[in-house]
Amino acid sequence: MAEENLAKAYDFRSTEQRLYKMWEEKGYFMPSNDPRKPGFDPTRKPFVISIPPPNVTGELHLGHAMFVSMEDLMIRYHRMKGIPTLWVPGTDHAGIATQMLVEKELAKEGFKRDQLGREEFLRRTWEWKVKYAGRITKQIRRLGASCDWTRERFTLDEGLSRAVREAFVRLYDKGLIYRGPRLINWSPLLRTAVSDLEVEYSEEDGFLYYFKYMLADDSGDFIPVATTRPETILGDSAVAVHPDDERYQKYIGKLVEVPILKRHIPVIADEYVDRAFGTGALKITPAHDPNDYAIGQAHHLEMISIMDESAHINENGGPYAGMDRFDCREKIWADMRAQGLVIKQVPHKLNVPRSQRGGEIIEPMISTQWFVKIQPLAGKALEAVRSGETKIVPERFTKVYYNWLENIRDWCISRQLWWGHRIPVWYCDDCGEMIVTREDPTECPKCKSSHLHQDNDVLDTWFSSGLWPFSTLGWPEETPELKYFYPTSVLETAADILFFWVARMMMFGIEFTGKPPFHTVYLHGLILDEHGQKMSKTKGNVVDPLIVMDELGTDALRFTLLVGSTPGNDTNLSLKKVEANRNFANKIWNAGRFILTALQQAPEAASGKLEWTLADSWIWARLNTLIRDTERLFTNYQYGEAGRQIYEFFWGDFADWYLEIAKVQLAQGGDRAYYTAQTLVRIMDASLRLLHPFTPFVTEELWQALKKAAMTRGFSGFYAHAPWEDALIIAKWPETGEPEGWEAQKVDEFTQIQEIVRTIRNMRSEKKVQPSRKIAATLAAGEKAELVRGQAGVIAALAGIAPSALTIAGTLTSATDNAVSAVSGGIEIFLPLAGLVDSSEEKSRLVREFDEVNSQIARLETLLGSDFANKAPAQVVDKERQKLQAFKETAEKLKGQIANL
RNA sequence: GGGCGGUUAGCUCAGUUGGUUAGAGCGUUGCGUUGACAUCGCAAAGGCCGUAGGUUCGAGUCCUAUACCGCCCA
Repeated sequence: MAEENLAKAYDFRSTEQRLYKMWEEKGYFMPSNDPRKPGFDPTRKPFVISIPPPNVTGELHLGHAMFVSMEDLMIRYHRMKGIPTLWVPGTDHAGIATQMLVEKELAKEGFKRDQLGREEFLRRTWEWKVKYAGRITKQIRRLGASCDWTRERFTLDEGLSRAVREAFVRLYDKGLIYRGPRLINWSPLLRTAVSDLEVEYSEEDGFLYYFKYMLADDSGDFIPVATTRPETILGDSAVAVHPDDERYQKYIGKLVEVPILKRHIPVIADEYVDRAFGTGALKITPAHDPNDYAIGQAHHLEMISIMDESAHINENGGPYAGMDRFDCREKIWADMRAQGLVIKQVPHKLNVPRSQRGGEIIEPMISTQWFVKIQPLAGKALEAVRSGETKIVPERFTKVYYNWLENIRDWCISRQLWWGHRIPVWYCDDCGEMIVTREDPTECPKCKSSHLHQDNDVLDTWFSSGLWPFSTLGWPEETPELKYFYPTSVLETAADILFFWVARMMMFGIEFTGKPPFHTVYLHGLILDEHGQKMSKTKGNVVDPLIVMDELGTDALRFTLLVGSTPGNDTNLSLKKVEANRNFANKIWNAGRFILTALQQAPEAASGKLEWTLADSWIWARLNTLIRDTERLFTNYQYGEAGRQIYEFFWGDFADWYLEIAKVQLAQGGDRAYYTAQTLVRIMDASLRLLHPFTPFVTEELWQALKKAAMTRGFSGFYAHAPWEDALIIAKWPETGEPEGWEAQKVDEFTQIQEIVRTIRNMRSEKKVQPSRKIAATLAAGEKAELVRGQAGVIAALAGIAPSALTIAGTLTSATDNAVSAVSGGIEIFLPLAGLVDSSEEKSRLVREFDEVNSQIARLETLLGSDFANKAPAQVVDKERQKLQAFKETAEKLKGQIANL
């Protein structure tokens, strides 16, 4: 795009897709050092991220926008540093979610998956997957994600499926996978087991039901018992009391009679029982409650399952067989009331287990499932973080990680679904042999029968996700990619899936490759609405990132997410902020436009020797400080703070001040104009480089234009002696050495000039002087006269003073009548505003100022007279002394000005 | 019950080796547009940094307690 064609405002719509295509086609997303390509250097350490795979049929939400922005930032930064960089993209088959969607679709056609059969159902699900698979990846591209799409993977593709099977068989062979009946969380809606993590507990209103457990000896005596779920009475196998409970000690060892069913069950003693809760006597239903299950095991109680897959009462429920569990709750309570067994019913807050997925109430049930014996894996995963081999950012999450892994229970990995990795286990129909193999068997190794059938279940999706960092690189094959790119570098994801995913990758990574899969885990928080509320469709406060990008641009969204967040903390997002950052993108754009025109006007070359102005030195010093600070902040994962500082530099220093001064310097023509143009290009170039990981599109677009214009005119960029790179995305990241010694003084001097300008602007504003009106000014600068004189042009231009009417003196020889006066940093400023000066008003203003300064003097004198002067570092004390000195000078001068009125 | 985070300007948030007059964006008020930008500029108002103690020459920042809000685990 030619510079004269740059639109007046940044048009992201015409830019984003074009640039993304260009980057991808040029191969910039691929690692610069690739084991599959000639010239590969295995000694160069790469930077690698595996994407948190989104649901293959999902749609983009702000969580995705967040991780993509964050990871792309990391990737672009490392790429610009010249580090071989790989970001592996891909998607997850999301077993339950996807299957639910397809079943819903089937329901519209009026049938269920069982009517279709497994094969046909899977065929349709694959169709569905193919239809929607591109959607999410396309949306991720829109965010500017510079991942290597040539390496895109899907958890159900061939290679990854092989990895899953390999992992399963290895764990099985090691004795770390077993199958058996256990108490698990059952979703009656989905008719599958779910893991502990997939259950959420919600506090809901319910009742505590008190009733009589009659002794079986016909004595008429009873033990009062309370329960929240009367229907589970049908599955009771004991009543437990605390061994020390004097109320019930006499019943221990006796039998009681289950209401309605009249079964006889024992009264047992267990210290688990809370004497203060309910009646202090607990009914035990080992097959339908996790705590009761543990007690049941300890006391070898019978496990009586009373529900079927749909949570209807089964044949063990006697008269209630076939009833829904909640209908049964009502009915059995009514029946018990009729039999005089009911004591009372009081309102009670329940902790109801609900499915994280569908929200239905989860029933604890005994079911035969596959489990991973987790202790040995968890131990190593703990050790890797304890030893520092893997670091979690922010650090406080390490405690959460420890706590979870230290108390972890075996992981139920089988799901009664069809969409997923089918468990690689076969059973011989003839001899019952169980066969666990990497390849599909054709005959039973024991009896040679060919009548085999595969286990019906599939694996939990997280089982395959746990292998993701290495399965995507070719594991179990020892591929060149695996050798070079594994372990990966940073795992960046949302804090709420620390357990689901991160911990499982740690366990599997160490188990299967011997190494933790990444050296750093970076966690970001949730994206909430602008008032800190969780976004939800029912609340109607959902922000759709696609719409935001359509309306305000990708860069604006990215910058908002990146700069608005701190590690691990939730982020409140408001469109106002995105809008403000859209404005920032436009600001960058227009600063760029100005520089391009400046370039056209500047001379082709310098004739004399190089001489920098104060402003030149100042902006350069500021830039170098910024580069150092950015580097430090990036190293500490303080991306948001880095972004804020770059923003402030660009807008507050470069655009607000340097650009305005550059106009003056350019107007001077000659070498001054030449060097100013050169400085503009260098600072702009460096700024675009620093901003690129945050706002890739506007920076690349502008950089291309800047480069073209600069090259045409023979100007160099930030790296004076290096050629301009082909694209900003692969341009070298700004680096700078330590300060050279001159910086502090230049910055200090420039700050004084800024103060003078601000003071004059302030005075003008107070006196309501039209901004366009050029006025006169007299400055009495004392020993700073030379500095101020050198900056007369700058002051005049920025403060709206007519250059010919700007007088700069050491000390004032004659009083200035009819002038508004002020003191800034020991420099006296007089604006002769005839007709606008009201001397009594002026006087009271100056007196107010004088009082303020005096109170500062008093404060500092007290401070310097205290222990502070002895104990604080000399540098700090000195700084305060200088301040005091400045205030004293100011006070002196204000006094004079007041006297003059 | 245990743990974690938050509490700073009207709103949303920064403020990571403690340095002495606390910052931004948005909003508010006033002024302003012949060339980088009204998606803008200039200026202003607005905060005893939840509360109470403590450490220190010095605390928004460190320690203890406490209140309220949110999250996680059991």
